[in-house]
Amino acid sequence: MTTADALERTLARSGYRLTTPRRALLEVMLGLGDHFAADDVVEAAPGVGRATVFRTLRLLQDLDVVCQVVLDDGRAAYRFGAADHHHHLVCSDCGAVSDFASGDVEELMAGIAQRTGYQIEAHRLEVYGRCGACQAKDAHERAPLAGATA
Amino acid sequence: MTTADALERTLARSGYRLTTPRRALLEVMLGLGDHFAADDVVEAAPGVGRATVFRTLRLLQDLDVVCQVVLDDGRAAYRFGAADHHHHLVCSDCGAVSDFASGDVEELMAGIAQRTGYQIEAHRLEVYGRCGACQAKDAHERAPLAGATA
DNA sequence: TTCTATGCAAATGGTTTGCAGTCTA
DNA sequence: TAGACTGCAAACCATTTGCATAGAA
Repeated sequence: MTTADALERTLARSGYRLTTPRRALLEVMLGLGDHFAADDVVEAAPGVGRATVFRTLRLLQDLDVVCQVVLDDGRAAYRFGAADHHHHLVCSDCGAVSDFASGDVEELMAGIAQRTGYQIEAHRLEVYGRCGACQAKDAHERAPLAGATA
Repeated sequence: MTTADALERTLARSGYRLTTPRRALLEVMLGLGDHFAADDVVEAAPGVGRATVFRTLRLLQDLDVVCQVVLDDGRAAYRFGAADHHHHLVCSDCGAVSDFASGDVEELMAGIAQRTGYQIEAHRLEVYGRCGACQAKDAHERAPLAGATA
């Protein structure tokens, strides 16, 4: 969880300040759920200019406060938390984004490096599927016993 | 390797035709190396309209003739061959793109599904690094014995 | 003749840049 | 005061769409 204080320290560490618009954007982003598009932030922060939103998003990315998620339709979104390299699970139904641990992925990378001779520097991994909740919901909708109200 | 004949059959199978512009685009793409941006194709095929290039690229993607690669700077490129699901290795130095087998990746996905409860439908995996050739080249450049001509 | 396919140009969506003004150490 | 930061609007880039025309079954 990122608080204004924590963000202020992070920014200060790199010589930046937590200004009023930046503070406002933090609030807005925290209120937007587990992931948000740049445009969501623009709309939810009427007092802040579009350019400032993009500049802030980029800054926070550089500082590893937020990270980018590529959604299944190719659009970009952001979410908090990027300090350690992790990967994303995107629910194709409800859109929820969650992380998963990367131990196995690191192993996989090592294996690829060994087999291909590449010196691996980075990777992108996004996994799309249906979360447990949405599967359960579908099961209910299909079950004629439950009250089908849609 | 994709030939005009093979492409014609693939198109026909889905009710499309290998028209003159499409044939020209195939030629151009084959000449562009292991990957190419949409714009590369537009420039290399002066007689064909931009829209046709994008429409053709999309069509070929749908038919699994080409697939998209997300480069490390986030730009999209295309490359031939997408019939079986595979993954890309992009050299961050020379830009070469190659594939690698996906057996381990499938295992990884199965593991993730099991641990997270997600029903996995798709994933994106791009790996960035330095290919063997570029590593060798660097080694030479750094070695004072070799004729340093740059 | 009918339907697919094309080229052009305009529209679009998302992001970046230029610039003059504002704020703060 | 100098430098960081901002808002606005214009610029940009890649991609898509509208539309009238050309081409093939």
